[in-house]
Amino acid sequence: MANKNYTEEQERMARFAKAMGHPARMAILEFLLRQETCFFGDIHEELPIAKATVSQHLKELKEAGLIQGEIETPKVKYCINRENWELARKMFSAFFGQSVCKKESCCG
Amino acid sequence: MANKNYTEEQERMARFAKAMGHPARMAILEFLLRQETCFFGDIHEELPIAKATVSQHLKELKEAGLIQGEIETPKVKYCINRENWELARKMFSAFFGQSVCKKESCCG
DNA sequence: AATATTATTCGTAATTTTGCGAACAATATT
DNA sequence: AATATTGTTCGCAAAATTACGAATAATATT
Repeated sequence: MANKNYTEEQERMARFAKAMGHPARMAILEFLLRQETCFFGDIHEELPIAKATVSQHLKELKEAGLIQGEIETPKVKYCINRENWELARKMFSAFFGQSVCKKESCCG
Repeated sequence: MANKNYTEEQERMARFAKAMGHPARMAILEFLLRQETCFFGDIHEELPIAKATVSQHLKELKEAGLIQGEIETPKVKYCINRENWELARKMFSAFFGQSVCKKESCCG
């Protein structure tokens, strides 16, 4: 058991990944990427869950930095947070860009 | 509230993302990618948590399909599951490859 | 002023996650 | 046979997640 902590990178990427770690939130992100509309009501309509729950998932995505919301009375409009989206894109891209080592000492 | 369920894709990707949604598990994956060694003990040595907890995280990564383990008595060797790794790579790549819509109706 | 629309917050319940130490299993070594 | 080494599993506790309906807030409309 090392004394060592996790790196900033690991913490950050885990934060993004965790936010993506629920099908409802993946569905929301995909919806916002397609971006036909982005009002709360439209998002809710797409999902098989109660509006209170949708609101909760939106909050988590927002807190993770992947989306943002703004009020357009009486509606609320949600969108991808472009800056953090780009950051996440880069991190995941770099992560999966690593080639898996092929030493014979590895399984398979 | 739609009657509609989540897609297979959404479920699958959320499963991968969830597995990556903890810094300890990100650290494990990075360690296995670097692949200096891949015995349980070496992994445990890198992390600031008890071995029981490491074992638990490894189990989750295994159940999500991202890694695999095999016994090399008296040690246990863990590795990236190449097949699913490739699948995950493709899914995340496709997901982040989508360009974010730029309609003026979107925020920002 | 009363009502309707839209979405968030509150209160609650059930489940899952995270983490640990202790106990256990399985094989090697003495 | 006793001991050491290596990891997993068990039992438990604390915290976080997921989900819902009801209550609330904030503005528009009648």
